[in-house]
Amino acid sequence: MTMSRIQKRNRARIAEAALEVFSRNGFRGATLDAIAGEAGLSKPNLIYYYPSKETIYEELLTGLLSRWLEPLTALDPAGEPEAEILGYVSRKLDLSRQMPRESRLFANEILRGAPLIAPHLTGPLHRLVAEKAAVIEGWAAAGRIAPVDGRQLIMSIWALTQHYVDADVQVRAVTGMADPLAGAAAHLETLFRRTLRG
Amino acid sequence: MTMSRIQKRNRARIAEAALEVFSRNGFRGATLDAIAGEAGLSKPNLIYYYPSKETIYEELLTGLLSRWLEPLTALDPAGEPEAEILGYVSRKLDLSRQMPRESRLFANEILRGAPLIAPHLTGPLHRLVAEKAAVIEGWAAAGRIAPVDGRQLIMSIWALTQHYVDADVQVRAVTGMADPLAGAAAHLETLFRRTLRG
DNA sequence: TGACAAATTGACCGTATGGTCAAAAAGACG
DNA sequence: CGTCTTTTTGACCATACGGTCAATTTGTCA
Repeated sequence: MTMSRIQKRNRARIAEAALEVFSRNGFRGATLDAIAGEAGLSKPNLIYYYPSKETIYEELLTGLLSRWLEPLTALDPAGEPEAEILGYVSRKLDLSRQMPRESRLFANEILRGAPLIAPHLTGPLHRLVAEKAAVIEGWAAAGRIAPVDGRQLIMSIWALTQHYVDADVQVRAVTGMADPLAGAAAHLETLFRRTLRG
Repeated sequence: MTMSRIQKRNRARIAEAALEVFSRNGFRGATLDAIAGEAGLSKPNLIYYYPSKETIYEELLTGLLSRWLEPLTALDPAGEPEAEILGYVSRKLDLSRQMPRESRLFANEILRGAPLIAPHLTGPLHRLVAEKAAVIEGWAAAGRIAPVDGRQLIMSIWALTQHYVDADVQVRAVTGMADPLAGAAAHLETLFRRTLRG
């Protein structure tokens, strides 16, 4: 079941094209023609590699999931609490900044009610968050940071870091800044630092 | 140009149906048939009231805009800074909670790059935010709250309050709570209180 | 009630879209 | 080169969708 040279090349092209098109137009707004065009293939050729539009979308999403959670996974229970959490915020913001298409892709999926990745949310993601939330609350119980609900804190971080990318137009329009992400980093650091110090 | 009894009733039905369908499926995912069905009208009858799908969507969005910004408008320069800002957070969260469809509708529009309300973002919204951000920064300069970027603070409030509604599925799955909004209020209050006290 | 306007609808149209299929072109390999 | 497999494509299909239109029904009001 080893992939041929051509298979490898075309599957990569398709993944890239699908990311582009799906993130820009959402699942329903994306068309096979658009993806095929972006990938430089004909529509039947596209369907030769993936049996359906949904399959392309699904494989794209699930393939990106683990990568998307890396920053949280890296939160180290043995580290210094404030540095760990602020480091997480910073890594998550960088990730969103560097992968805006992926960010939008997930935002879209979740806005739609996560029809495809719901199982993942209640399974692996739930467990990961529970684990890291426990770490954070352990720190809080030990008095190393101010008391805080770990799960809520993690979700705040998601909400804020993604907002700058997903609501890009709004952020830009309201701030009038060309690159609002710059100010964002500083703001989020003070916001969370103060939250952790109580 | 006064509206007949029937006009009034049907336009109201359509607005309600359109809100339901657009917020659940996004602009592209919504169909005239679905809206007509939800409103209890036939498709041609729907089009008798609104010339096109886009018109329905546009009127719906613009009609809701001012209402959506009420909480921020109500932020009082003469009030007590911390109470004003925390009050704003609370009002915004309540608004999202009580009008989840509207929240999703806007989230969707903005995720898509705000093709329709972009002018409003750079116009009235920009001005409103500038005004209120100045108020906040005035308070900060006077030492009544900790130093903070007003615009960034306002955007944080948007990002967080909307997240609980827009990413509802995710929040539910991750927390495992049936009504995550309850915990949200408490969390946001401590988060912003600490931010304002530095 | 009659006459005019407002409201409603079934049938229809053009286009877009997800997907199929048989046949042709390009690669792999002895 | 010749044979077999993989890849590619033009033509095609069924369905969904936004929207039109002529004709009918319903409401208004003198």
